[in-house]
Amino acid sequence: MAFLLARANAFSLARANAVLQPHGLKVRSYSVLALAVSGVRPTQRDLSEFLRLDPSQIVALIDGLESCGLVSREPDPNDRRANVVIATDAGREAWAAARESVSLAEVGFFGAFSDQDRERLTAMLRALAMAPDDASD
Amino acid sequence: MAFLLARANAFSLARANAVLQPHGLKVRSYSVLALAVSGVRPTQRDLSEFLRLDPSQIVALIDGLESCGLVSREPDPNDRRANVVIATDAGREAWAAARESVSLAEVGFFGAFSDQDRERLTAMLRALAMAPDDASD
DNA sequence: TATTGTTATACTCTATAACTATA
DNA sequence: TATAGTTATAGAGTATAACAATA
Repeated sequence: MAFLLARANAFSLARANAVLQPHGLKVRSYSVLALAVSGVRPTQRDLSEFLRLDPSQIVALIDGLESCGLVSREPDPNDRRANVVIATDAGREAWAAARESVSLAEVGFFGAFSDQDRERLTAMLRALAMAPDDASD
Repeated sequence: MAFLLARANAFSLARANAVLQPHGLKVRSYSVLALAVSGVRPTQRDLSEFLRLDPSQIVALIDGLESCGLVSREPDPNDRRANVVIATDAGREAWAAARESVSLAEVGFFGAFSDQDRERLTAMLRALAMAPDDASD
């Protein structure tokens, strides 16, 4: 079961990365861009927690997106230590285009299932995606 | 959906690795050991194809298992280029113990679902785990 | 004293090319 | 010539600790 989960994820990830490549993005940068576009105005710490990545990895991701002109760092008015990551106009456009491609790819990947099966799969994956935290064997 | 799949897999993988650590194994080495124990008498090339790893990675994995005395390389009688990977007695014991732990962990991880739901999940993951190959977007 | 972003470092993983011995 | 195993190497990805500015 865990083996199937790993393999299904590997295909899903590979396909998503392949689809995002023409947009100059990967799943990681796409996820950051998605949150920057969303209007949440996340700090780098927020991104770190949501994406479960180390803060130092967020730095590199945002460096990349910023050098492409897709996002910018703004000082957080509430906390001068923190940066808020927001999408530029170019970032919003790039994300809309990328999202279109990702949606089409997901239809191709999960589209063979019925609506009900997709709902079931989503519900089960969501349950599995919850942190156990009590991973005390 | 792909996001949930990735996160569910991350938890599954982390839990499996945590469970295998006391046995001195990781999911990779556990998978190799499982095939070595199975009686299939796989060549390194077989392992490479089944686990979808590069042959050079198989070398390192088997080096590790061999240095622990869990598997050994035997010349393939049908092809003197090839090695057949077989488990030692210690390897069989280690695998049986590890498998027990993994089974318990899978019950903990997937056990909240009904039998029918687990069947559905397995079937869907199996479908997703099939190579698309026509990944022509 | 604790936290945010940053840098540096090391360690694992992955991908690739070359080499040998066999086929 | 093609293939099995091996080696070496370079690139990702990941984890960790330390630091300056701020809370």
